[in-house]
Amino acid sequence: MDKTVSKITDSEVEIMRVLWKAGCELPIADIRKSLKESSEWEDSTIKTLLRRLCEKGVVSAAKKEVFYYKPLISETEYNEYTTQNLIDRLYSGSAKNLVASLLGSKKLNRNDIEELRTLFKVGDRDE
Amino acid sequence: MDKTVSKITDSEVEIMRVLWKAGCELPIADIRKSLKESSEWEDSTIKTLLRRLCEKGVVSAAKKEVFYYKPLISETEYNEYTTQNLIDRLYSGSAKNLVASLLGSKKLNRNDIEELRTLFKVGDRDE
DNA sequence: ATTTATAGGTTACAGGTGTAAACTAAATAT
DNA sequence: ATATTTAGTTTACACCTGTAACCTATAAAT
Repeated sequence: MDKTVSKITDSEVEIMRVLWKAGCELPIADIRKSLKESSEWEDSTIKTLLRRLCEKGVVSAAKKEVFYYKPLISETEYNEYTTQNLIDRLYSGSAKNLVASLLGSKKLNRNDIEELRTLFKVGDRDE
Repeated sequence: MDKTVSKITDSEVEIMRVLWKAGCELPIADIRKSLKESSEWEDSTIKTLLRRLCEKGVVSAAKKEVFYYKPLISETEYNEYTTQNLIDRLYSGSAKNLVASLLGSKKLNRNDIEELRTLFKVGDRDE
């Protein structure tokens, strides 16, 4: 996964979410239907976004009767890559700094901390 | 602090960093000098970026002999806002989810976890 | 006094982004 | 067979971003 990922724009991510949620390749009709509920985009807009995603190499289009679109990166990969990018830019590359900042700004409440403590134990074990 | 903050671009953040580091308002000459070490920007580029930051309302310019530029948001505010934005977009608004993901992707090593455990205790106490 | 450097203002321009219309071809409905 | 819908392709266009030139006025240097 290369830097292309960080260049997926907000609008394009909307399309990716549809594909990620589906978990399988989709024809454009299904993508349109899925988006109808959450957006007001014209068909041509959706097509433009799909085209750009293909150009960026993060979606593939396979011609059957019609094209079927499939994400080439997973949502998790995208999230992790984007997060690392933030960590590099704002927290000197240290995930620990980020977590410390979350604590400092009270973004984690007592409950969160309890649950994370448990996770920390697991993490400790299998490293 | 409004959404303007999330629209500070990469180049603009470079300028903000100079102002944040200085901790006081600076005339353009000092900004230029500070940037000379880390960038190849022409003077006019720096001026354009300062102008855009002023237009976005995140930097003020006060005319004395020459203009003095001052950030209207702090680096911490910026970092926290940007981080919250990421959390909202990628982690359903849950900072805990983000931390859990960092653990899952091994971005935190045993040492980090030890240090965070200590912080967690402090956080617990003063909440 | 004249050259040189700098500040401030205006303008530029290519590439990216959000959003979409227009056109063509094929499929479906009547 | 004709009208309507949809898929795919091409083109558009305004705004944003990165980067900078140009112009004018003033200040500093010689």
